[in-house]
Amino acid sequence: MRRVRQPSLVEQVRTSLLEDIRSGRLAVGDKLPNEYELADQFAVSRATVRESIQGLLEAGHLTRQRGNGTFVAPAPSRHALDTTVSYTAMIREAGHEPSETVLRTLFRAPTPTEADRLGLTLDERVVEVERIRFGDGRPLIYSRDRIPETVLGTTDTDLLGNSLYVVLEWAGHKVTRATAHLKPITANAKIARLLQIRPRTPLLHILQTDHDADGRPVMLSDEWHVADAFDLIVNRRAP
Amino acid sequence: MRRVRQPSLVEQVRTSLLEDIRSGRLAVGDKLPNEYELADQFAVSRATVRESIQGLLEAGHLTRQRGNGTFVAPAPSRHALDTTVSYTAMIREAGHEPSETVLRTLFRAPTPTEADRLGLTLDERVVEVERIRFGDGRPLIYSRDRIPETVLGTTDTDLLGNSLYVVLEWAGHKVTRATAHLKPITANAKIARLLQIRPRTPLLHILQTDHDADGRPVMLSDEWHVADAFDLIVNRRAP
DNA sequence: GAGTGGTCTAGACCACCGT
DNA sequence: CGGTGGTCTAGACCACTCC
Repeated sequence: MRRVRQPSLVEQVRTSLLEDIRSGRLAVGDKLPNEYELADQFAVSRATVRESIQGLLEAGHLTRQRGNGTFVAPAPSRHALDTTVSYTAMIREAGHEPSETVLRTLFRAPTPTEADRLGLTLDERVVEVERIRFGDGRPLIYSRDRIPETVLGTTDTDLLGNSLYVVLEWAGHKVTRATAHLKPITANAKIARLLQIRPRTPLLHILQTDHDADGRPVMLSDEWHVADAFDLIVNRRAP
Repeated sequence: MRRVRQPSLVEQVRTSLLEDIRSGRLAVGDKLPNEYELADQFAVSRATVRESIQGLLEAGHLTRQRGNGTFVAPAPSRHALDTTVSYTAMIREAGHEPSETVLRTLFRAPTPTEADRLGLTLDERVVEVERIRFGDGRPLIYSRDRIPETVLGTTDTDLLGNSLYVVLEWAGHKVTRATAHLKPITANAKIARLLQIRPRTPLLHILQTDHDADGRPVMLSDEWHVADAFDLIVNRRAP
């Protein structure tokens, strides 16, 4: 006797609560109805309500106090390093118009380091894409991304004009997890020229490995970020 | 007919699975028994097994493929910026012996910026703690932490020799969430002297706000990190 | 089609919080 | 104490993936 529906009940309840928060019907600090009441209101089981709330807790929208209630928390930072993989979204969020230029794409054998990090043998090949991302026309990020040819499943370099995350998803290797190593450096002559900044300007270097749902490493990225363009934010949570 | 027990069934199952992974009884890529079998083996309901697995998925230890199975994933980085709040643990993980020195503690009125970020009025007071953290005796992090006096609930500065997170937990404001703003900079004369490095050395500046379980901001930290001492890692996950 | 994880229910009892 | 979230069960059916 169930109707056809796209989003799950859990998702519907979550969306509804989130709308109440965003719209201000539920203000920061407000106490939510208890779980039994919410279950009644949404005409679902308490387990469904709990799962909906679980997601909002993880995202930081709500807080629970055992024996007391569930409360609306101050909104956490969206577009943070830990939860977003798209720099385009981050640049836009910072109020700039994102754009990008592909400097170069080439197929080549991996270096030993790359082979190790990507789990390849030295006779396999990788695609390397060199790009610069801009905000309002100003260079913000210079990056070199490497994807194993076997992961990509094509040698059509035209594809690479798209977001590499979209390309990887097409190829059946949607990125779900990444590990980034952060290091502050100063610009050398080459990077300074590419990013149109003075040499010795502080930059953030990010070396990142992206993994698909199977845990397989599918992309390796070196990125150089201009410091003052937008905030890099990390949401941290206690273990 | 339930026995007395400390950890929940969910926790017991999770720990057991984690041990199998860490010990190698379950190797990377191995497929786990399906959820019904696991429920049988542990003599719990499938819902309990699913909740156990959920935690291991979030931590990155396992992967699920709908219609296929649950698999052991390569271990994620522990002691990363997003999941750890303790620099002491990070320094030790990097193979160095952590230590620290408190340079100064003082009570004072907050600046307007601090009052805003900490949700205070200008006539309340904050404790400021200035510290240097070392690895193997080498200065690695210089930090200035500010905690509202009302949060601390004491003016006993002797306490502040302990980890501030422990102090905050004692005070009933255990830190569960934090937002960090990362920015690469170069050392000015003062910071260079404190960290015993050359001026203009690249540093990572972190401006962080810590929140307790209620979402209340309980500490504000400015930190200057020496770049080459240990890797700052961020685990990123798709939204 | 067989096997897997994904969703959902209805109900029970426990453990903690504030009054 | 009453109210809240925390844990757990047993069972049902759905949706996807692989062979």
